[in-house]
Amino acid sequence: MSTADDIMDLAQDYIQTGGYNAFSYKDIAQELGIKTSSIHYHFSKKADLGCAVVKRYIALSEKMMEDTNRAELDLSQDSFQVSWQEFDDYLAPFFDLNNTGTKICLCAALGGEILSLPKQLRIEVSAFFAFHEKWLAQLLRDGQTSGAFHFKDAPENRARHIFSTLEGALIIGRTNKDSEYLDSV
Amino acid sequence: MSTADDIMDLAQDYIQTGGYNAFSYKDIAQELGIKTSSIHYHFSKKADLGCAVVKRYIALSEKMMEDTNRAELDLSQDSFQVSWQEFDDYLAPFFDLNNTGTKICLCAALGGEILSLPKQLRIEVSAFFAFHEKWLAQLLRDGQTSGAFHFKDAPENRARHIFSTLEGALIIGRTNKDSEYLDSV
DNA sequence: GTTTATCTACCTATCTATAGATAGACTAAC
DNA sequence: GTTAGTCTATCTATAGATAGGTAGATAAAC
Repeated sequence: MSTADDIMDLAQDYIQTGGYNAFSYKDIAQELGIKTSSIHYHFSKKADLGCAVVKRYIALSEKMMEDTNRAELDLSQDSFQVSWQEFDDYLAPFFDLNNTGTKICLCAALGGEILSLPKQLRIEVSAFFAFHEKWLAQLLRDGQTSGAFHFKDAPENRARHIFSTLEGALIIGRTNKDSEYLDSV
Repeated sequence: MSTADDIMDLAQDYIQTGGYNAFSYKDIAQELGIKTSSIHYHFSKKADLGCAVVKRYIALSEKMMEDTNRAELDLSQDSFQVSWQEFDDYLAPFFDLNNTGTKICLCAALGGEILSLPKQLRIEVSAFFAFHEKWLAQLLRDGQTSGAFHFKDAPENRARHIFSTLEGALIIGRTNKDSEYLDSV
């Protein structure tokens, strides 16, 4: 792992626990045993670091979703099971976050303070949300056609609903030290 | 209105738009045309100001909910209508926030950065969430007995679900400049 | 009813700590 | 001998906080 990766790892950690405005280059430098100027070498501005972290996070999300889609093609199970399997796979990372007890979704943390963030960062966060909703809506639509899912409203609305609930539940669950998360879905 | 109230108003505004860590005494002082030391006179520490704002917010929430309950007793309508009226009244402030396009629930903003907040503030935020969930669960339970609401799971879980969705939707809706909010509920 | 004391709300001035950022030197690797 | 990665040193701006002072209102004492 390169130093740049180490820096991003820590930055992401800090954002997910305390938000973007609550950590400094000094925090990261101390933890890595380097100087703040070394961080500036890799990420000349804090906003650049923030952006890099979010982009990497989105890329990871995309990759995981691609893998999920691939599984759909590989398996020769009935479509009912496949749809539910996909859905569970989608939820898994949220449950993982919930289990940490300290972290929430990176973009939920940033979304909570969005208007105080540098513009370039806002755009990334917005893109993340839009991407998730679109992807989840597609999953629901497929599941609906395959007969696995039953719901009345439009897949887009249902996707927004589910996604909002996930992000909200992570925040509230962490604050109240509660795994209410499982129940509400 | 006293200066202390003006300070709290602005602080609340800043927190709801950009979070706790993104505003300073200087921001407020400039906007009010006073000096930062004057703010320290009213709220000696920033954490004190934050706490005062949250406490006031909770008190306002409680008051609004009491009023809602009173309406229930006053009216001689059938219980079906009353329950839905109560529920709509509960939702109204969230819709108002959503319509600002810039603000989210005070406690959702703080919840997003909870682990970077002073301890005294964390406790208040946690209390806020707990109070809302409890209140909403009671409303749902009453509506269930009166026959107005139909749902399978426990009222507590349903309350958590709804509350999480509301908080999450505000965050995502603001980031994406979208009133998806209406749809998802 | 004037003096004395106290209180409120603000001010000036100052402090210490930290933020993010930059310039330029050093060193090891290729 | 050029490049990558880190360092030292330093800068400017801002944070939150404190000490001490002042003007004006209120009130009690004599």
